This record gives sequence, structure tokens and C-alpha cells, in this order.
Amino acid sequence: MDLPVQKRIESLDTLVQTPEPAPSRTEKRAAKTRNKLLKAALDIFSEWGVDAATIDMITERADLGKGTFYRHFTDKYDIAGVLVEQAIDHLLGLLRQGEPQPSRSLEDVLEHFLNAHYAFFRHHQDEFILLFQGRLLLKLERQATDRLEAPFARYLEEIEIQLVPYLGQKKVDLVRIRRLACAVAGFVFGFFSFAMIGMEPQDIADSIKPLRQSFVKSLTLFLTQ
Amino acid sequence: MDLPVQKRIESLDTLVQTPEPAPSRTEKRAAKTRNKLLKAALDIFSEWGVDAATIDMITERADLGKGTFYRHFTDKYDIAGVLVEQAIDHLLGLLRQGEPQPSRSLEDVLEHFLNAHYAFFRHHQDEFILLFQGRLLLKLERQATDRLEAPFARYLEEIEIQLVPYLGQKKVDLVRIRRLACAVAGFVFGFFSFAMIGMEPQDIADSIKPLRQSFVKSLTLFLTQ
DNA sequence: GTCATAAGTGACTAAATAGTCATTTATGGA
DNA sequence: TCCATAAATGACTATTTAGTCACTTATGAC
Repeated sequence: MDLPVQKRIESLDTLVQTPEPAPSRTEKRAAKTRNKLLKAALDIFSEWGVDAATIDMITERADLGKGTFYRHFTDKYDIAGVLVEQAIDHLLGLLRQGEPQPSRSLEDVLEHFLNAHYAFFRHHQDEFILLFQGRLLLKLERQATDRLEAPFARYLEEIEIQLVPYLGQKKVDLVRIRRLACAVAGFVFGFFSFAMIGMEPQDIADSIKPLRQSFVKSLTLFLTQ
Repeated sequence: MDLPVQKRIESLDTLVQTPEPAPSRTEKRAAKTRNKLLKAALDIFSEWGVDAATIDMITERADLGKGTFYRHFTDKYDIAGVLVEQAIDHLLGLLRQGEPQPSRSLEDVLEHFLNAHYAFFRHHQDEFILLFQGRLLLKLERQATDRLEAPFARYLEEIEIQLVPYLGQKKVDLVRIRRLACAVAGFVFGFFSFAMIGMEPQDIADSIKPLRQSFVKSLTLFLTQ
């Protein structure tokens, strides 16, 4: 039999006992190939857009046979979903780096948000571009919406979680907090994406300092009024 | 001869003399067909995205033969370019509606910006979605960049023009004003597009009031600091 | 080494889409 | 009414892309 790459079915005792199943050489080879595909796809997607990209572009960029792609993913949107999840994970990782110190002020949290998004924009630019496509794909009512929508929900939720303690209210107003999360996410993503087409990288960097202050001030106002 | 639909070459005396060339019935028919195509394409693009859309989708939606499309446009990206230009024209129209009264304060101008963008978001939602795709298309380094990029440049310039009088400086710092334009555009576009996926229409409407205040305050700060 | 199994391959077929053009329909002038 | 010209058409061909599968290569157990 020559079935597609199997997911290792974790047996219960694995979860309880063995620390790691010790990946065999075969497994490492498959993992390496899969990563090559993911890397190439991110490249292609950020350059051409998910819809305009083709499987051939991806496998050629990865220097692999076309059939190999289909052993690891079912189609373009499958691999795009994985990449979106990874990108959101990276962004969430940066957002969570500032440990939840109870001493932090709201201003500290907001400033941390801005810094984390800027770091993401700078160091994961391909992923930034991918997310901006992906977020848009949503309202283009299409198939596979869940796969692409879920990571964005996680993202908004993380922002909400970090902000809740500062809302200083008994009743948590869901609309209000969602509104804030959209404002934070929208402001940062929107600014950077316009900056990307309208400004030089150095000018963007120089903008962070003045941006930081008004970002923090305005959102504090938005949040507490 | 059966050439593609000709553009009327405006003769000089037309510009000087005749008020209107009085469009013939043939011309009106062609114009009507062209508009049908534009309408259908906007529909399809906002639903599927420019890259995923096909000519067949457009002509079927317009209830026209496929060949008709090619008498009016060379390909998908040609018609998309026209639509982007139209959308930006609508947005600029809204932005310019507040006449340049010298008495306006900076706060007035910023508030007007927000209102104009919200009106655009509400009443031209398809165009809003199209622009958000288009803006992204840019950095996806591809062909036909100019056609799509130019309208966005016009848009940023209009914002800059309206803001310059309030910078209250002898020397106009180009980076600083471009930065502000990106902040305005990014904030508004970003917020609405996140709101579109994360909020109900009524909640968005309810967010405008609180948003307005912090939007104006923060950008005033950003601008004058 | 040899055998069994999984990973990788790329030429192939099937399907979707772009783009063409001989023909039909509508318009406007004589 | 008749003719000349432009607009519209959709069946057609060409091209592009998705997806398959018989085969090759690598790995691991014995």
C-alpha cells in the first residue's frame, strides 16, 4: 500500500508514558519535505496571492515533484490553512511574550501590543502579507471558510483576554471588547499595510515612536470612555 | 471593419464649441453593455476576489456573451483597474464633500475623514472590498502594478492635501505627512475590515461614535507632536 | 544482502479557463 | 426599404492547471 503520509496516531500510553516516539529517519525525511513545501508555498503566496498561485509554482520553488505535494496536502487551500495557523501562532507568541504581570498598566499592555505587531511585521513579513490576504478571503463567501477563519478568531480572542482585566467592570460588555480588539488589530494591520506601499522601510521604523504614543493614548481613551 | 469599441476622439472644436456630442443610440447601447459588465465584475470580484474570478462568471452574471467582454476589456485585470479607479473616485468624492472652509479646525477635518470613510464602507461595500484586495495586490509584485497602484497614490495625496494646511509649519516634512496619511487610511480601512468579520453591522454602527472621539484625538496628537 | 513498506517522481489525462472569429443582430444614413 | 457599419454572440480552439498513478528511490527490519 502506498497511502498518503500518515499522521501518527498517538496511543494512550504514548501520552502517559513515552516522552517522544523518537522520529525515524523516514519520518524526518517526510517532515523535511513537508517543511520545504510550506516554505515554498509561503514564498509563492506572499508574492502572487493564494488564488493566483499554482501547485506547479510551489513544487518548482521547493524543487520537488508535483506528486509529492499531493502526498502532503490535498490542495492549495489546505496548505494555505496550515500556513495561516502557523502565522497566527507566531503572532500570538509575540503577543504573549510580555508575561501577564499584574503590575502592568493598561498603557504598558497597549504599547506591548504595538511592539509585538511591529516585530511581526518586520520579521515575518511574508506571513503578514499572507494574513492580510487570508483575512480578506473570509468575507469573500467561499468554501473552506472555517479553516481560514478560526485562526483569526483565536487572534481576536487573545487580544480580548489580555485586555479584559483592564476594563474594570463587573459586567464584561462583549461588543465593547470586540470593538476594541478590532480597533487594535485594524489600526496596526491597516497602518503597516498602507505603510508598506507608501513608505520606505526606514521611514516606517521612524514612525513607530510617534505612532506608539498616539496609539496608546487613543486606545486608552477608546477603552475607558 | 469590426474593431473593438472605439473611444470617441474628442475633436478640438468639441472641447471649445459643442456642449455634448449627443450620444447616438449605438453609443448608448455600447455604454449600457459596458456598464453591465462593470457592475457584474464588481459583484463577482467582491464575492470571489479578482484572482479567483473568471471571465465566464462575469459575462454570465451580466447576462452577456463571452465575446462581448473582449470587445470592451482586454482581460480581468483591465476591468479591475477601471473598477479600482471608479471606487477611488467615489471615495475621493466623499472626502471632498466637506468644502475647504478655512474656518475648519483640524479636528473637524479628521472627523470628516472618519465620516466619509464610514459612508463609503456602508454605501459602497463592494468597492471597499475590492480596494482592500487591490491594495494588497500591489506588493504582490506583479504585472500591471501601475494601473492598480496609481489610484491609491491619488487617494493618499488627497488626504495629504487636505491635511497640509494644518501642519502649521514652514517646511512641509514629506515623510511626516505621508506617515499621517498612512495612519488615517490604515486605521480606518483596518478597523472596518476587521469589524466586517468580527462584528455585526449594528455593532459597527454603534462603534462609530466612540471611535470618532479617539480617532480624532489620537491623530491630532500624532500630527502635532 | 534482501525484502517490505513508505516517500518521492513526473509524464500523463481530465478539467477548467482564456481567448478567437464567423455569424447574427441592432443602428443610422440614404 | 436597403445598405454599411458597429455591437453582440457563443461555439470553437488553444492554453493552462489540477490531479493521478505506475514507477523509482530511500529506509528499516531481519
